[in-house]
Amino acid sequence: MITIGRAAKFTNIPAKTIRYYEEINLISPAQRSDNGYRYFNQHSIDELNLVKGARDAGFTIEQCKELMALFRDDNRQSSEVKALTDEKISQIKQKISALNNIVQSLEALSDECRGDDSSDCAILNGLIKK
Amino acid sequence: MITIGRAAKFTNIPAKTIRYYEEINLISPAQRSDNGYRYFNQHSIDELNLVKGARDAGFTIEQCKELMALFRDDNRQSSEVKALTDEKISQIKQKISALNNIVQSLEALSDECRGDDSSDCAILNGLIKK
DNA sequence: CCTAACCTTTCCATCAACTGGAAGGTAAAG
DNA sequence: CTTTACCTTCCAGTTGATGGAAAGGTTAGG
Repeated sequence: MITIGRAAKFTNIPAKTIRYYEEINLISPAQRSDNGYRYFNQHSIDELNLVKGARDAGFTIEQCKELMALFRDDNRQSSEVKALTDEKISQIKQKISALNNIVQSLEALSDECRGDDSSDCAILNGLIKK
Repeated sequence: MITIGRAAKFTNIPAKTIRYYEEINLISPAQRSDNGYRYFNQHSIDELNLVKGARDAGFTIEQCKELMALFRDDNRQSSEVKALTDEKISQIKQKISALNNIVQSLEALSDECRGDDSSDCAILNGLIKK
């Protein structure tokens, strides 16, 4: 019998988070045994692993919901999953390039700053004028 | 007289956010006129611009607080500001490389997925096993 | 059978960093 | 004088969890 604690160990998702995922309808509601405890079967574990994989890959909860809907849909087309994934890839790439821009300007500022014991600082001045 | 609306326009920070920044003691509390309205002087505007520049550069609010403390400290040393900035730069670089890893694995999965009308999908399978 | 240790349940509060809206006061324009 | 555009405070919601309290279930040892 896979209780929530065991499921947590199997999937590396904290029990709290599993309950939370159930609450927001990201995963299918777990079955319950007589004492009210949740129990999980292989399909539940697959769902959890999928969510974990997707979250680790930067999918938002909303995007995970779309993914789960496809996962549960026997009539899905792999092209739909691929479209979702490719969208995610381009989102991440966009973020990376934004971060690269930030690094560039911070490095430029840092290079200008003498970094000594005087209070005059090119970084502070540069950030204010941005 | 620079009211909050004008300050918002000057700095590109929404009025709501300016109030919020004041509430959490990120910026110095604005002076008030008789009617209770906040008003802002050049120093307030500098503070706001600094926060804006730092936030845009990816500093967290906590990091902005450190920066503001230095900004207000006449005895600061530019080396302190530079240290903060360099730390931020390396944080962002770390994030970029994490994102690059994610993109790599997503692209690998996407390449494996045929993306046709069949339900069988390498992405779904791959994410579950992660 | 009792107790301790360890599980499970629900509910409520908190974090970052805002953002939106309600209810009400003020100011400027026509 | 009225409308519009500000301003104020306060309360709620967002995202994605996480922490803790209070209560109850289960399991192992004595």
